[in-house]
Amino acid sequence: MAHQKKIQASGAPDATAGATKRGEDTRERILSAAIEEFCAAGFAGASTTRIVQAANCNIRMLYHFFAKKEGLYRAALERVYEQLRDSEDRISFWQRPPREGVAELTTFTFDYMLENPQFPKMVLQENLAGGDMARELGSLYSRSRPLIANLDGLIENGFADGTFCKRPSATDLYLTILSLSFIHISNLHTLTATFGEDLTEAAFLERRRAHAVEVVLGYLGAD
Amino acid sequence: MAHQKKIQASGAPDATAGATKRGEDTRERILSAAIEEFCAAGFAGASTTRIVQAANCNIRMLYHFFAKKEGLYRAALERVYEQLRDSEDRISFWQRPPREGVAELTTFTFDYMLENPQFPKMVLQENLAGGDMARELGSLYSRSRPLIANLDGLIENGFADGTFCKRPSATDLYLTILSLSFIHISNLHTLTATFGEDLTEAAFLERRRAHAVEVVLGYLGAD
Amino acid sequence: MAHQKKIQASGAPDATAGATKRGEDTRERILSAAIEEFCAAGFAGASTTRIVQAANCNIRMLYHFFAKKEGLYRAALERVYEQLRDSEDRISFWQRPPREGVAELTTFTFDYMLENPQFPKMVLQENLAGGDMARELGSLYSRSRPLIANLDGLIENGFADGTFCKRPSATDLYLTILSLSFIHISNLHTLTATFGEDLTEAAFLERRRAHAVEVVLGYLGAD
Amino acid sequence: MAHQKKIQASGAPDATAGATKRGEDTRERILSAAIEEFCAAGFAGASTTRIVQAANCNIRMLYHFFAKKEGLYRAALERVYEQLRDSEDRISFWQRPPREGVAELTTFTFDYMLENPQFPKMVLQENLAGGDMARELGSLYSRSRPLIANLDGLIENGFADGTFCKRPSATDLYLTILSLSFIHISNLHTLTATFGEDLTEAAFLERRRAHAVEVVLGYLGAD
DNA sequence: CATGAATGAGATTTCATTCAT
DNA sequence: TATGAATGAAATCTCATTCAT
Repeated sequence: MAHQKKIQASGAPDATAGATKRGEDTRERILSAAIEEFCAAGFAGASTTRIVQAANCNIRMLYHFFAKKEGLYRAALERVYEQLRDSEDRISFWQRPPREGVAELTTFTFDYMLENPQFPKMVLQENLAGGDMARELGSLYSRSRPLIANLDGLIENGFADGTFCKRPSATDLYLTILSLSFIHISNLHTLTATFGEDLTEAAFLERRRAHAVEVVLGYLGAD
Repeated sequence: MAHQKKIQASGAPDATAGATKRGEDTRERILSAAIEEFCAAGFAGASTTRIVQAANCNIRMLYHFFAKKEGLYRAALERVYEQLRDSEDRISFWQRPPREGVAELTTFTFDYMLENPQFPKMVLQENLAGGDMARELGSLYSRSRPLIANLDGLIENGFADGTFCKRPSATDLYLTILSLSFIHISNLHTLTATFGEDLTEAAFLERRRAHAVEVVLGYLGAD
Repeated sequence: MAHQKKIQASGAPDATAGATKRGEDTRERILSAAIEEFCAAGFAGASTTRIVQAANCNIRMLYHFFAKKEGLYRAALERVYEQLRDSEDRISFWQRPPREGVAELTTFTFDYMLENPQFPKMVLQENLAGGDMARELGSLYSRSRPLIANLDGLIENGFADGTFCKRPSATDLYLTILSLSFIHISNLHTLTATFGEDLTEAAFLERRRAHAVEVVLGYLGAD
Repeated sequence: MAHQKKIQASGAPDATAGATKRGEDTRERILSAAIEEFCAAGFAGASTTRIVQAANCNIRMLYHFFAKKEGLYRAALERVYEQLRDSEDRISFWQRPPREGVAELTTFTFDYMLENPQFPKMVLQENLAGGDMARELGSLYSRSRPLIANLDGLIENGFADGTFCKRPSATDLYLTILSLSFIHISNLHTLTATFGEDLTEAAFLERRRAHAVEVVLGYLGAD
């Protein structure tokens, strides 16, 4: 990316790089404030005014860099998906034995949703808004291919060597993993009110993480 | 529903009863338009103007019946939970053999979310908004007690007679059932874009319903 | 029109009439302020804020009565045409001898543009903006039919009795009359700068009015 | 035009000349985009942003060459008048016999307005805006003197040799010629809507051009 | 000659809500 | 039960213009 070059070149910052760097800074501040706001309020509910207040800059800069509220939203949605896929790239669950690999992917996903609440929030907001932007972002599909391919390989191996006695499609299995990682985040408050139990307590989450792994492996017939 | 009782009871409809009936009608039109709007836009994003336009009545009527936007929202949220619990009351999964009972609850929940999208939508909106209203509605807790108790009984029976080899808490199991019924609704559009697969197709949903049952029973060690 | 009835009924003003009357008042104030503003600045250049300041009311009233800036503009354009046609209806040039009739229509048109500058201004603004609204207003065509028909009759009579030796279409003749009544209004400032002569002076206008009549009658061969 | 001379003179193009040429090019692109924009939107309605987008250059260039929006507007207005007077200089109507001379000036003016719509548009916009800039441009007066003088001579000659039986001032006659050339341009859209006739059709324009000549000569008593 | 960053003011429009009748 | 009139605040977005490089 452009600004990474600048960072590398910042040993001898010239005039141009200085100007650009300042711009990238502001842009980045706006974008990260925007993610917060869109998570909390969705596209329609988000306030550009609040965003620039949080980013500590003039509202005109938002339009300078992103042209429209929609452009900013697109960048925000792209960013949270990018972060998830980048993180996934850093684990190599598919290189491990089938049981362990599936368990690792499950705990990773479970923990990611917990520690990066902007992902489930942005995703839910986008879906509730009708998913128009998701449909336009080709990167959603392309960047998920490696994960699906790797998971598919793992399932094949596990089935071939008799570890698994089921052989679901990778998307089906991933959907199940995702669902078990999502529900206590997406429905946190209503479930808390319904069960009378605090779903953010460490004890609950430990138990639930273990339960998720148990469910997935139990289904695959691997425990 | 409340206003139907009134209609039945109006053995001698006088002017007042007529007025009440018309009023109830308007109230009902506003409430159902409001559910639509809150599903689509959330509390903050919803527009009282749009609601009364859809309900084909004057804005003052909204304030006449519900006092504030918040009052209308509360009524809407209460209504969708009421409908779910009413429907659950109509199945008697807990009276069946353990395997069948769990399977029935799973398919019921799966189908309910599919056929009554206003439930997951309202619930997700409420959660994204912070769940303030859910915390205030005591009915969420009280009306879920029978379900939890009945499911608990079923798990006990299944474990006692050896059908199940796991013995999770009822809330844990219900959470898993709910998650498998929710994810393809809550994340419909982003998943469609991510997988390049249409999650509303009958073929996908059939397969997915079966998968959900398989996962739950597989986990319980009952297949 | 509705508000005329109210005026008649205002001998015994009831509650409903009072409310409506206040509304009509405000509406009328907004509309007449809007005509001023649209004349001076055109549709795009006009400021709704300035309009409501001149009308001495809240900006929300503008949207209450006219929904959009465009709706207000439409009403304003319709109004100025209505006023012209209403005024034309009050002269009966077509009942006079041909020479006098044409002369009367010419001086009437000449004076109308002078005394009602909002007409030429609104019309010019609309044309410069592309005429989108004019195309939508069917009343422009329908309300001009009587004038055209009457002028046509006059030309026929004049030609039949030998007063005129030309027999142009009514639209052609009216266009010429209009052009001679328009140019010193539409191009007032640039012509003043170009000729170094003040085109608003009474002496100039007297001479010019006479010139216009002379040109029209001269062309028809009637002098 | 100024910058074409420079191109021809660049016998030995050095770096500076190249830069100047590029600069003139940009300046010219901005000016011609500005004329378009001012024609369409007037001074107040015009957007400097849109102008530089159409001119395909940075907004700072506009300020580099023209200092303010007003400076650009002045240059645009000056340019369209310059083009008209330059064109008029190329016809020598005053050297012809009176009837023919007047006819030529009429058809020339009629056709010029038709083929160079930026002239009437800019002029009308300037007038609707109050004519402040026209008052400041001394060139309007000075550059119109030759035309007026030449037309005056023609009228004198025609009256002296008995071709004309009227002897209007040159400004009066020119005003009439201009009006007949202007009305179907300035009021194009509203007249089209009013008459239900397309004023841009070749047939209409042919007839109208002939009508204009007929009116002018008819008035002068020369037909 | 050229450009990216930055700004304060003002544009239209929508918001939830209340008053008077 | 029902409605037309009215409001202040805040929404997104565009305006002409300047600074620094």
